[in-house]
Amino acid sequence: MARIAGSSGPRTEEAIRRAGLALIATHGYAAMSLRQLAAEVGIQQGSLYNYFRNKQEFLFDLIRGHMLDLHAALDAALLPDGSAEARLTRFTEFHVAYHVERPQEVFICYSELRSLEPDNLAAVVAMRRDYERKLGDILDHGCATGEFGLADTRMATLAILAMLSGICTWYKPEGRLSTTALQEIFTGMVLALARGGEPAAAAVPARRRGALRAGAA
Amino acid sequence: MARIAGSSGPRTEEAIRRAGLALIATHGYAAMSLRQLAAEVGIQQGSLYNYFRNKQEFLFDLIRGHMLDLHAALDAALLPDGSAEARLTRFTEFHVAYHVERPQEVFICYSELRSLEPDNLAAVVAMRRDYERKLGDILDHGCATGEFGLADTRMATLAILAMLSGICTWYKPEGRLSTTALQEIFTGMVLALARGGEPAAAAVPARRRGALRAGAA
DNA sequence: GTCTATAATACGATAGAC
DNA sequence: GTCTATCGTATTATAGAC
Repeated sequence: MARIAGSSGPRTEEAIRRAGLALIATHGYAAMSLRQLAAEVGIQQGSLYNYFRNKQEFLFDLIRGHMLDLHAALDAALLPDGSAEARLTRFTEFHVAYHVERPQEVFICYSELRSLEPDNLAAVVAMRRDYERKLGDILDHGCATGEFGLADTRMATLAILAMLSGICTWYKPEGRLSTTALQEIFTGMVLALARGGEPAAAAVPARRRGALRAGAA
Repeated sequence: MARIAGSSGPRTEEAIRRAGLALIATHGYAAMSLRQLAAEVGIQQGSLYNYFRNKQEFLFDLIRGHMLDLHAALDAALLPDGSAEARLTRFTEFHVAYHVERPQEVFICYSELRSLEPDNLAAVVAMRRDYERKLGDILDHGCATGEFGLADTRMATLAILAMLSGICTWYKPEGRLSTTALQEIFTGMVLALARGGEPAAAAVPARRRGALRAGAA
């Protein structure tokens, strides 16, 4: 918000990045004006164009940069082999810690895909697919060895990622639970989910669709 | 997109609602212009103001209306008593079916809370809390009876809701799985998660935080 | 690299005729 | 209830001085 006049370069770039992350995470890309962003950094709106060619490029750089970080960090953290349970545990611990450390970046990577122009979107979606694949491989492996009992590994992949990514929507550093506690709790839930159990079918009388709306069908 | 000139009232209202849902779900509230909305309906932009006082009121009506529907439908679907497993099964089946039937509404209720002005947001958040409470009660009950083995029912509530709500981000009617199949798969995963299992701790050597970033700490 | 100034356009919202 | 027309403002992006 404050600024020593006439200054900087890399410092300004980092300040823009941080302010942009916060503004987009809070209000959304479309709702963030460049005047607002510039004011947050402490420069004039036109000066932003020394750091990107247009607003869309700024968003894409943020998202793409974060996806690259995420992939590199995941690859460094994952166990190359071992039991499926051990690999899934490591995946979950990584995911929780990463979401806790960088909730804004993670959130934007989900919520602002809609704001990317087609070419940019395609690039990000491809990276996202790779990421899902890494979890899917662990689940497939566990089902093959009998460690896991999943009815549908693709659905389990999406379910686990949604569950873990949800963290960045409610996590606050000052909250009740430490990162380690969150890792234990979520690892427990993810492993239980993956291990499965007796099929739940017929645990309750079949009534799969009726009474869905209050009044209508 | 087309329109018989000079016409309607309730028909226009419903058309605006439907077009607004689709536009907001696709592009987001801030990115949707009223000119765009009017064009989709086939009227002029100024005519929209016969149906709401301003853009914010339109969003709030959409979200609030849907939350009321959701609550009424859930109350009609839930089992008032029975085993925790049966109640959780019913909750999950309901949630899946509802997300499959009305993915746009559900999605907006999550993604556009940020676009609500403070008073409107407070009203919606209160309704959301009630909803979470209903799942939380089932989980608490199951833990008390020993049916479930959850380390933290609040985290489990958020995890299960995130997992189920994720459906509306990828579901397509023409997809591989029927609603019934999705209900069975997700019921199985949610029940397995709730039942828990032996604590997962120490399933893998402790390494909860190291090597999170690719290069840095 | 930052500033001021501004172009060109789009926005939400209103007024008044029909 | 819908239209046309427009007000006042905000937007992204550019040009040129320092």
